[in-house]
Formats: sequence, C-alpha cells, structure tokens
Amino acid sequence: MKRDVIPKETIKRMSLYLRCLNMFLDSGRENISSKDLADVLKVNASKIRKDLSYFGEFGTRGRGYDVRRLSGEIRSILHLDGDLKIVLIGVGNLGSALISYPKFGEQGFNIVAAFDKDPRKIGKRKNGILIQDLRFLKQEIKKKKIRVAILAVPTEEAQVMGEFLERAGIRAILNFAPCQLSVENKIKVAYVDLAMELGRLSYHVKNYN
Amino acid sequence: MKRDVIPKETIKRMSLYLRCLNMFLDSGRENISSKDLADVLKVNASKIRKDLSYFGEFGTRGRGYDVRRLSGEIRSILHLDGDLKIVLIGVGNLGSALISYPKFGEQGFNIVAAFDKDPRKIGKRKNGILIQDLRFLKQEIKKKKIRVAILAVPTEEAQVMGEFLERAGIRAILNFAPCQLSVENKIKVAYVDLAMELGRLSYHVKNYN
DNA sequence: GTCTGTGAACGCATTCACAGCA
DNA sequence: TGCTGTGAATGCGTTCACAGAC
Repeated sequence: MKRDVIPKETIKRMSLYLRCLNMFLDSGRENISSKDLADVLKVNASKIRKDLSYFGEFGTRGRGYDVRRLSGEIRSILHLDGDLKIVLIGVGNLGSALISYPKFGEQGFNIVAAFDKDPRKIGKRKNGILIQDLRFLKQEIKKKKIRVAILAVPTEEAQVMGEFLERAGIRAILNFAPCQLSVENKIKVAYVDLAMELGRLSYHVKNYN
Repeated sequence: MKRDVIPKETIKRMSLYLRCLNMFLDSGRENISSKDLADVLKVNASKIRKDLSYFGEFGTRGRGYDVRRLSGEIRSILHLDGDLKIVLIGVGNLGSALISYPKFGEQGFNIVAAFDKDPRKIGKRKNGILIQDLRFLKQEIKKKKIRVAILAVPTEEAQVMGEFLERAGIRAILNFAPCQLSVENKIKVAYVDLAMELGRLSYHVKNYN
C-alpha cells in the first residue's frame, strides 16, 4: 500500500498494538489474527489491518500475523528498536515520579539526563540520574544525541524552557504544563493535559444516565 | 442550536477555552472575540464558535463574548462550578505527585481522599490527605459523594482496582496504567498513556525533515 | 462595519464488504 | 475455509462562507 498519508491516529495506535503484541509474546503466543488483537483492545479488526497496511504487508492470509515479527516491525516503525533517549526538564514531584517510573525502561524509553533550575537539586541524583544545571543542557543534548524532551516544569516556565529546548536542538517535546507552547513548527509537541481529561470526565458524570 | 450530538472533541476543547478565558479574566479583559481566542490557542475561529454554539448562544454579534459570563457558562457545562471531588487510588511516586499538584485546585479539581494497599503508607498523610485502607473505599465514596477516580497503580493491579471502583459506585476513571480497563460501559474511562505519546514523538523524530 | 451562529461543503478516519492468497 | 489487504461507502469533525444581529 502507498505510504504517503498516514493518519495521525494510526501512529498513536501503533504503540497500543506494540504493547499488546509484547504481552502476547511474553505469554508464548506465536501467531495472532487481527480479530484477536481487536478483541483485547476493543476496537474494530479491520481498523487494525488497515493501520498495519500503511506500513507494509506483515500478515499471512489464513494464518494472521507472526507475533515476534510484527512486534519487531512496529518497534522499527516507531524507531524504538534502539532505546529512545529522553531528557527530563524539571525534577519536581512529577518529574521525580517520571524518572522513577519503571515501565519506561520496559517499553524502550530511557531518561538519560535531567535538569532543574533549583540550585538545591543540582548535583543530586534521582534514580541514578544526575540532576544538572540548565547551563549544560545544550552540550549534554549534543553529546548524548538526545532528540526528545519531557517538560515537567511549572506553567509559568514552560514557554521559556520550550524555547531553550528549541535552541538546544530538541526535536520533540512532551509537555505536562497546561499551556500551548510556541516553538518552531518542525518541533513536534505532545500535550498531557490532566485538566482537559478531568473536565471531560466531569462532563460525562454530569450527563450520566 | 440543537444539542443532540456534541462531538467528543468539542467537550475536550471546552476545558481549553475555560483555561484561556480565566487567563484573560485575570488580566482584566472583559470582552473577547472568537478570533482572539483562536489566535492564542492556534485553532480556527469558526471551530470555537461552533463548539460554543452546541451549548447555547453566548456571544453578541459585532461585540464578541463577555469573558466572565462565558467562563461561567463553560464551568457550568463541564459541571466544574462546584469543586469536582476526586478519589486517588495508589499513592506511589505518581500518585504523590498528583496529590501535591498545585494547579489542580486552581482549576476546580480536588483530591478529597486517597487509598493505597501498602500498610506502611496507610494512616500517613500526603499534602493533608489521609491515606486510607482500601477496605474503606466504598463507604468513603458514598459519604463524600465522589464520582471520579484517578487510578495510579501498577499495571497489574489496574483491572482489579477498576472493578473495585465500579462496585463502589464510581462513574468516571482517569487511568494512568497502560492497559485497557474492562468496566461496565456507563463508566467513562480516560487514559493517560505516556508510552503512546512518546511513541508518537519518536516516530516523528525519525521522520524529521 | 464587526463579529456571531450555522447550514453546506469538504476532508479525514472508520467501517464495510469482498477479492485474493494460504 | 480462514484471514489478510484494500477499494468503496459511510460517518464524523472541521472549515467555509454568509445571513443576520448589533
């Protein structure tokens, strides 16, 4: 299939499929149909087939997909075959939680550097990671070839830090601050917006039947 | 306008609008046009007008929207006019970060109870909130009339806890564990899936031009 | 003239339905 | 027969464009 326009929703679901496949892999399953995956993830089976077809033909008609092979293919598609190196900006409560999150490593993500502007934190370690002065951000990013940042600073500081990351050559930012980041638009920004999700839930609770 | 089918994306954006309006309110702004909002949020102005029109006619032609009025309307739509009471399940690193997150209160969310299964944590306090034994979950939820839960437990425990919350009468769950929750489908579940977001960012970094 | 509210047009994503391969 | 891969049909959300209120 032609690969030109891949829906952004498809990209997101690839992570879902990967996690699910790895689960089946751990349980010793060798082969799996789109229906099997669909049942676990509670989605439509043809959606899964179409999603995968954007990237190639990974299945066998009548048989389904080889779990190990497909897992590898998706890891490669998402560029998670090597570990994804991440820099953490802001080691407050949230940042500390993220740095200690055991699931990150398992899923191929790796926080390899951490920065904070609080002098009392600089020089200390969290989960083995040295907390550094922001002065050294750029050189550390260059040295370790880091492309992705997690931004876990207070809202007021997010924009400044975003620009800082831009100048340091970061290409993607996961922003936990509830604000729109203005950075040059080849930098991809993803938002984790808890207030938005809670607002949505609140709305649904109100209109609960 | 007829209110029958409100797009789920619209509901999500209402939180965004609310936050933005409150910002303008703080800065003393009294009136605002859909264009002004659109510029700040970097979206299409008619999208904002259409979103709002699902819930009523809040603007004045030629003038725009009254900031205070619209903020109030949206709070009421999302049912955030009183505080939204939330129970936190799992007071590990992430749960602790959430319980201490100062922005929650400002935005009308309030964690009013916390539970953990670890006996060493039970009886202690975090940010003034007593960590309780899960045995008391149901009665606490009834007593405080809590409808929304944040689930911040290890993946292995998420499903069991989800069912527990279901039996306790919870109506909406914000789930941080990277797994699909099976609960009766009138319970609304929102997912915060960091691996998914990071996977997406990793994909875009790979295909960076 | 300004800016809202909204049908109509458009475009993107999902689902259907089936041809084709094992 | 079983299951994939994919055009075609559908559904949903966004954007356009403009009538109508101020």
